Amino acid sequence: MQLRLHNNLTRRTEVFVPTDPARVTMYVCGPTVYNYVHIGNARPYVVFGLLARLLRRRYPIVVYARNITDVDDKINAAAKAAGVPIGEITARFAAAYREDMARIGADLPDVIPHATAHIAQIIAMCERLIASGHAYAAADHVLFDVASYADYGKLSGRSVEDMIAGARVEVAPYKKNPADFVLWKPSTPDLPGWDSPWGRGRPGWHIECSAMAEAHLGDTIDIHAGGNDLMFPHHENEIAQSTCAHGGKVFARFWLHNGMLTFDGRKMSKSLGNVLVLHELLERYPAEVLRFLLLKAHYRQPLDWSDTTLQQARSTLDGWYTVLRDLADIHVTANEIVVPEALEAALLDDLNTPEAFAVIAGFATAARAANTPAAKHAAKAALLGAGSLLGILQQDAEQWFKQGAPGQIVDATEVQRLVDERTAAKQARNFADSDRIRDQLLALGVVVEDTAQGPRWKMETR
RNA sequence: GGCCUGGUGGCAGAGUGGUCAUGCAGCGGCCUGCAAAGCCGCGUACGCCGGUUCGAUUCCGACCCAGGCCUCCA
Repeated sequence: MQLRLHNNLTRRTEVFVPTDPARVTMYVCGPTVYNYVHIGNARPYVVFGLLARLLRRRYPIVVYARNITDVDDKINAAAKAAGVPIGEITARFAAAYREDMARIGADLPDVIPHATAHIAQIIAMCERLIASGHAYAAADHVLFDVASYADYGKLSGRSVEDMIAGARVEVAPYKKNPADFVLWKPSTPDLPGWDSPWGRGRPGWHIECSAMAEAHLGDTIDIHAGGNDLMFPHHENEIAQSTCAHGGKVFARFWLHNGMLTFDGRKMSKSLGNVLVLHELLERYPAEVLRFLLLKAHYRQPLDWSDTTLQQARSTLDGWYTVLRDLADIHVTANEIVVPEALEAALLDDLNTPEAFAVIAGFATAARAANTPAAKHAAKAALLGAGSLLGILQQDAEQWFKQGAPGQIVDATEVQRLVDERTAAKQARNFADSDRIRDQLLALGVVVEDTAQGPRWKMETR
């Protein structure tokens, strides 16, 4: 089976073949740590983390880098607003980010470069670009000379003329060309800054990623990914900087972009103010539901977030966990859990997660139909194996159903006492009492089910 | 205005030139003391208009609509 990926450089789905099968490299643009990330921000890290998982299954060494941007004007503004040092803001939100990513199951990168730890490399790259005629210093700034790179705009499919024509920002007077962008800019004494050949200053956003990718992955990387809102100008600028700094060598061979997460039909973004902060969502919903919902749509499509889709995601997972709970007495050992081929095949096809979930649904159906120990065992192993690759269905099924809706706190001992009481009433054919107790439980959000193995309960989630 | 995506059944969401996505919800039945869970069954989906074709939701063109980017943004 081959891995096929949609490469936005060619706008086609291509078979992925790494430059060096012994060392596959991937770079994903990470967050600027000035605030909590929202659920939309998490999408690329979940999706491309899954890609890293797939790659690691196929290649002995995969170097996945995901940066932390810890020098940025928004950070400066946030620190000023909070009246705390910049380092405190970046440390706090970098930690929150790590925690959120861990909880939603976004795979850990192999390298987490911080921009502030790569200032020397950034300065060196600026110097090389100036020396090769691709950048120039002007008014304490260093700017990239867009006219020096003929392929500028190729990724996003726009021409320099279009950009100038459509420019909505005021053009700084020291720019040779309105499309030229900043590599280095001066800092006032109250702002973070580093000494450089152009005076004390700080890097522009785009050059950070180029320098970090170069430092950890080399001149040419196999896969570069990020949100499609970064395609222009950020990724375009990275390509220009890195290609020109490396004597024309290809910067990234595959460019992958995830679609935006929308909320009320509009892109979820901090500037629009329609954000759902992941840190808060994680307090209200199982992380697995959030993760599942992020993977429910194909990564390149827009994904609309709503209470309805959230509830549907929960119901779907409930259904699969019900199957697993019904198979609780079937014991599957760790090494019997293997990723089914059909599941992997779906993901190898440009990360077709909806197809992967259809495969899982098929396993669930097979599991419900299984009526021999061997069939049940195989079905459970398939479900757990499929879930292991996608990062779902790994919890204890019984525990899954004991998690309540937001704010619900139940005393399991008390619930069990009521359930037993109901069972006794039922056995005495005292249905008035048993129904009354059932309603009482329902009021607590508890649903009782009578099974061949006796009664069991779960938290109602809708 | 320019550059991109995309419009699939009540909702979510894959995919395909000619049998089936899948999930959630709904309806009917079985089971149940009644339910729940489970099982069986049901619903003439592919924006609009042309074209190509024996045949198009799938290919081509125009149109309409939505979203993204062009400014920080995953």
